[in-house]
Amino acid sequence: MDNAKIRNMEEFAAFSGVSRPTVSRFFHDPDSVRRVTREKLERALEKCDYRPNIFAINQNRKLTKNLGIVVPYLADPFFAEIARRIETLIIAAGYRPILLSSHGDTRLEIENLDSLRAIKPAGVLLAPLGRSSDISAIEKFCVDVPTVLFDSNIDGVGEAFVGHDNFQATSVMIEYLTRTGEPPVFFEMRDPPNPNAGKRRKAYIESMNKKELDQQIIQVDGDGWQLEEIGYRGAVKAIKGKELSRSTVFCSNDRLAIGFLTAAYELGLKVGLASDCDLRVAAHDNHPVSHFTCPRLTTISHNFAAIAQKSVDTIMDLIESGERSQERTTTLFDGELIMRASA
Amino acid sequence: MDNAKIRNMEEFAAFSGVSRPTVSRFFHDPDSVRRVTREKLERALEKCDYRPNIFAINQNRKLTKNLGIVVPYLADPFFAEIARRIETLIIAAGYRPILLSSHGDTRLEIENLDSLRAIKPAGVLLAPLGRSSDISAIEKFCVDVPTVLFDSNIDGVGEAFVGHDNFQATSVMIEYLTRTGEPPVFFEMRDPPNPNAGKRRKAYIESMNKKELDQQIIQVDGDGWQLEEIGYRGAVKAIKGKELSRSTVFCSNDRLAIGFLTAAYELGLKVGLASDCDLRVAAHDNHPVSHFTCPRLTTISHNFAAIAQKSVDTIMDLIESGERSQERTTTLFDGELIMRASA
DNA sequence: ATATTAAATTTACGCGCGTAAAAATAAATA
DNA sequence: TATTTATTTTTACGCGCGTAAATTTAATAT
Repeated sequence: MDNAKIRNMEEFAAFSGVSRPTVSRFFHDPDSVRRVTREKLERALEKCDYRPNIFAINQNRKLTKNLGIVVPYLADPFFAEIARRIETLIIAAGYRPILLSSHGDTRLEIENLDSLRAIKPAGVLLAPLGRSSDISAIEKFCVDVPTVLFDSNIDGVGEAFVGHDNFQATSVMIEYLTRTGEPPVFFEMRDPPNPNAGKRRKAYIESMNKKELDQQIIQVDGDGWQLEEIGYRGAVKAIKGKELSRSTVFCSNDRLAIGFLTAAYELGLKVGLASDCDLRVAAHDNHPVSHFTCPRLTTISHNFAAIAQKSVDTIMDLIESGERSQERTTTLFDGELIMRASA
Repeated sequence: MDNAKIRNMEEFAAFSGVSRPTVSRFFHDPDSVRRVTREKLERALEKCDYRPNIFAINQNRKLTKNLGIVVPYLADPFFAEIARRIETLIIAAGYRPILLSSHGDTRLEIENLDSLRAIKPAGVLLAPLGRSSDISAIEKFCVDVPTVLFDSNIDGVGEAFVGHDNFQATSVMIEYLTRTGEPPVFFEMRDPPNPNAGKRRKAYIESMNKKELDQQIIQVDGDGWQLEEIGYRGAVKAIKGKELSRSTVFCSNDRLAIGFLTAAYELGLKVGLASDCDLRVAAHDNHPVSHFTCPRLTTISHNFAAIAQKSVDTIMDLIESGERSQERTTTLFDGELIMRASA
């Protein structure tokens, strides 16, 4: 019954027969009032569905219940997926997620942080653009707001980093590929916009060195986040130019691989591990689409669930302890080899 | 130079040598103060980067500069793409976009609206879940907040609807398919979570009737938003069970088609319009991925740019006129046939 | 029953800004 | 220069809530 129109906490207090300061405490934490009081307020709530004004609350609190999430590019299903998981966990923890995308733009990333700063978030989960980030601006932000980095690390920035172990992932994949066929050529962008790319190249080199295998790295040109298109063009060039010294290709990420597969298909090359195939293709990320490529893409999955959970746990600990962490921690989760038809 | 630490508008007023009410007007609309005053304030701003407190502003204004965007499922690149465009336009218009995803969940959709209501948005752009939406709750919301629906229409709800013309799109595609080969079988979910599906089936039936062609509709089972997987399973069943009465398949959306292509590939069917192909496959949406399937998918593109622009224009008109529209308008944009290798 | 502890009430102030009204000042016009 | 008009300043109040201190009331322990 919405009989009484309650306009503010004062009126709601009167309506429920409880003093306003107590009502205030109740909304802050229902367990901070006696049971009978709580029940009285809950009964009143059912009758008039009053909700305290968010702006007034946040104006007077040093600590809001806002929790920022910033990802480099939301239109990439990989980030959409991780963001979705993080959002869900944040809501479950009783906080309000504010999801922002930097759309691959350095300036927008900083603007996002600025606009987050303006709403006094309790904390922020940031997946930075990586190499193209304005690091000093991010550093400044992290001084003001407890921030946990995920997916892409920037040394020394933020309270903690949670991510994927690119070295382990690379090593597992190379191990698998060399065991089951020719060692891989590495296929990547010369100037990648996405983070982690650098680590993956380094990991490829190290892993191949350790196994004393000949390396080949093909670097394709291209700007921006149209990774499939860039992968496609690079693959066409590499295949037509017979640049591939081996019949196994390890792409720096699934999206490049998707373009690679399209190129192979159109050029009449058969990709897969069967004996009649011309090429094997594998990659990084377990991008949602990689499950349905033709052939399905062998890849290394991030541990999405663990990364999301640990990121949220870490920022929650920071928030609820009220302290900044003494030491910056780095948590890496192992990737999992997803064997499919492409390699 | 961040020499002076300005804590509020009072201090900034003193610092800049302008009275506080004038400063307030300046931040509301820089053109509402005299030029010399504006310049004085701009110079002061460069010296101390003060920004008014958002919460205090919004508490005292009836109309915030917040603009909500709600989409049914952000992890679907289709919605990510349209959301990205809308966000950009909103920022350009000087508003603050608040992007929320309903994650395919009826309850979450309403919670999103509730949490938007709490921040007194100037308006909301809503792409509803569609059939599974809690329509009466959405209706109530639209009474309080100027709302423009996009992508998926709910009759009579909101101030306006902006979307894609599924009938035109269907008709163009069927025209093309019948001209270049066998008329299409329609492939869809029996119980689709995504909006527009119903319209597309109806449009298929009407278009085929008009051309006096035999219809066949294959409805696959499945729940949730894993459309590729559902499409894959349905395709395997349909192909193995020889259910297809024709060699041309028109999928209700690209994601189903992606699964269909995977099934065809794995079952050794060649898809495409070349003479040695077994099957043609086409679909709706021009999903970002459809550009890179094997073969590339022939589809009908939404006019993303126009839909985004018109949606934002419409809500801006509503906001800036301060009035609710007298009549609910519906704007449909034609789809564009994207001919690729699959059909 | 009394003392102790816990919780609620009363009272009062502050947060940072919007905004209205009256007075003062500056700019534009005659 | 006097007058009109456009801006700004002064003053003051309100928004809805957080929160602190002192006091009263209720619950628990002795």
